[in-house]
Amino acid sequence: METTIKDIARICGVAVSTVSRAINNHPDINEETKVLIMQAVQDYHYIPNNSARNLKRSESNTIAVLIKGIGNPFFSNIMKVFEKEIQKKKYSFLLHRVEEHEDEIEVALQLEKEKRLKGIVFLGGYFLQSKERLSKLNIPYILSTGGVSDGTEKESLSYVSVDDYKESYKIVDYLCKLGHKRIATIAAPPMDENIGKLRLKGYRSALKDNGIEPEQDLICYNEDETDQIFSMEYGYKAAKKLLDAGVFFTAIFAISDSIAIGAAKAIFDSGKHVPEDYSIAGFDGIDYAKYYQPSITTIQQPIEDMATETIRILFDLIDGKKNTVGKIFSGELVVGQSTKVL
Amino acid sequence: METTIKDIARICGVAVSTVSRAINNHPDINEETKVLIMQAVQDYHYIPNNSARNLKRSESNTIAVLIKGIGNPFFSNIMKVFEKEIQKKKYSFLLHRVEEHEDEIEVALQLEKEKRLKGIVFLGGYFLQSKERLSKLNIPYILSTGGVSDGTEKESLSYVSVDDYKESYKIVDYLCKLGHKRIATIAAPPMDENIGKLRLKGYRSALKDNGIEPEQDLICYNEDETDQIFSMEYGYKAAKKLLDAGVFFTAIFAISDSIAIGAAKAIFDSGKHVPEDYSIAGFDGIDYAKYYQPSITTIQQPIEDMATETIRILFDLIDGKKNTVGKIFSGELVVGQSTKVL
DNA sequence: TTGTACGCGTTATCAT
DNA sequence: ATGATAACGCGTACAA
Repeated sequence: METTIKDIARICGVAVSTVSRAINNHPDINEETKVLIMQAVQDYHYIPNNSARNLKRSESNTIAVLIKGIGNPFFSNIMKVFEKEIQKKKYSFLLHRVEEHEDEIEVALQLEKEKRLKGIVFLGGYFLQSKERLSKLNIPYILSTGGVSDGTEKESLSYVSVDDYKESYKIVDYLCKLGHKRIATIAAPPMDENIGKLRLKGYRSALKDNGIEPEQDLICYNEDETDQIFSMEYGYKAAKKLLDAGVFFTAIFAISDSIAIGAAKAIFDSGKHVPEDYSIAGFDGIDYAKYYQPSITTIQQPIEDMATETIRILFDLIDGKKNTVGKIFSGELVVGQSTKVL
Repeated sequence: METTIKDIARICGVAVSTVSRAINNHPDINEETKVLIMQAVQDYHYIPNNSARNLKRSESNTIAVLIKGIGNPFFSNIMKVFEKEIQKKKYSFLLHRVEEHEDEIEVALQLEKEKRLKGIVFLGGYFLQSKERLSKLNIPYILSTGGVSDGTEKESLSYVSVDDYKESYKIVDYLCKLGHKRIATIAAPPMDENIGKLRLKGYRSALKDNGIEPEQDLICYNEDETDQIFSMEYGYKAAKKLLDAGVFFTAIFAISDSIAIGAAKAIFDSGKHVPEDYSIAGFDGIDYAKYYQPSITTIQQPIEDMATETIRILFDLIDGKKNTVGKIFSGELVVGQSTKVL
């Protein structure tokens, strides 16, 4: 069987409590017995059972980050910052991915009990009518870069995000100012109620404010359900469809950089060029957009600042310094090589 | 406090064991009392404490995947397959990321105890002289896509991988056959003992077999330790250095696609073109390479097959059907637009 | 079908 | 400084 604390105690001829003191760096223990015990721990490969610890402990100083859609490159840099900031506070950091079909709040409730969490960060989930359910959580939590919808209920909720509506307005407006009049968009499927919807709304408003009436023909999405949204494949197929449809347009606003890259490739594959034949703009500011050829004009989210602020707010909540806070960051319009004056 | 099984028992006027039977779908329980109990579970938001469960349970039917360097796009598709295959077996799937400075074997030992794991998949770690330490694990494990070094000790180890040496030989040989004689490589820093080393070795051999003597000037790496290897930034800086050095070359073999993309961008930024001025080849076959403009010639690893096989072998081990098995897959040379005949 | 009681491995409290 | 023991929440063998 597994080596337990009892085994070590027996081996060393001491009580379990003494062993416990040794491995947990308690002050009141003889240095010699401690050395003796630690030696046995080494020799017999003793590893404390975390379940038993968590069961006994009332708290644990760990923060969990729940993430839906891991592998999204937009998230990977954020996590590095989380890790760093959480370590700074001498807390430990637990990353937990939520499967597509799972309910993140249920998962959070589970983890809260199991791990005696101090706080939770929800990364990139979809939170609609879930405020009530969130309130079942007994520990502080914050929604990070999730796209809080502009409904009524963002009071009493902590979040860090950009204003997806405003930022997408900003970049589409930029396209208009470049002289584009026929601007297509690659959007999320109509059922999307999250950032996809907000970004589409920004697109519409920007067009209208520039005297252009949005056209259904130019609002494009991929209906193949097997393709993940926010993927290059999604963008490729949607753009292909758009090109094949024969509608006239001179620019595309893709609601994410990955989609934009996929769309750009579709254009190149059709023998056309970016930005000579079509301008392309994206959203998010991931590295791949910067390194693409041509680099993609996009809205760069200040992810480092957002991540830092996420943790700051969460710890304020934990320390009881504040009530819920929502913070909206400004994105930066980064002009790349994928857009040109018409 | 938290609602526990005792609370539910008291509320329903039954014993804890009855509640336990209800929530665990045991056969011998009255349907009515079960309904009653489940109702109380709902009403009082009872959630079983997983730590207590794991402590009590002797086994749990979960497989853990340990991954070092999450956010590597090469891994994200693999995990989808893992998830699917593991679910097929009615097991649950635990993803655990290992921090850069952590020791994955230590983490594995921890998890084995805490979660009563049935098996472990190590994804993309570095396993050198660690065979001995791995043997401390009491449950089956397998190394997936990790680059098993060609040393002596791969017996008694299960792994799934491509032959990094052979595949990199293959693609460099292809460059030679295209007529390139001055082929640079962007490699891992010299201390790397894993796939970086193997791929560099393949590069050297291919050159020699084509009558070209490898030159130190053409073996390039980025010494900036803050940059993550296998990143675009790493490739960009290394290529920049190469270009600035003024050495003559006509092709670059980058040891990963991300590095290749970074290198390509450096070339474009210097006013040159790919493949007109320089051919570029990568390794791995990630989506971003396919969608890049020009698409990157690369070695495509059959990640779906590899992932499926990883799980298959692991379950064979768990079921005691087999001893350790190592399986080497063939990569496919995918010719993209980034290479041309000289 | 249901209840009682023990034990899982650990930490903390209280004696010693 | 160290030992004995209760408790954490749960599952289960055994008894009823």
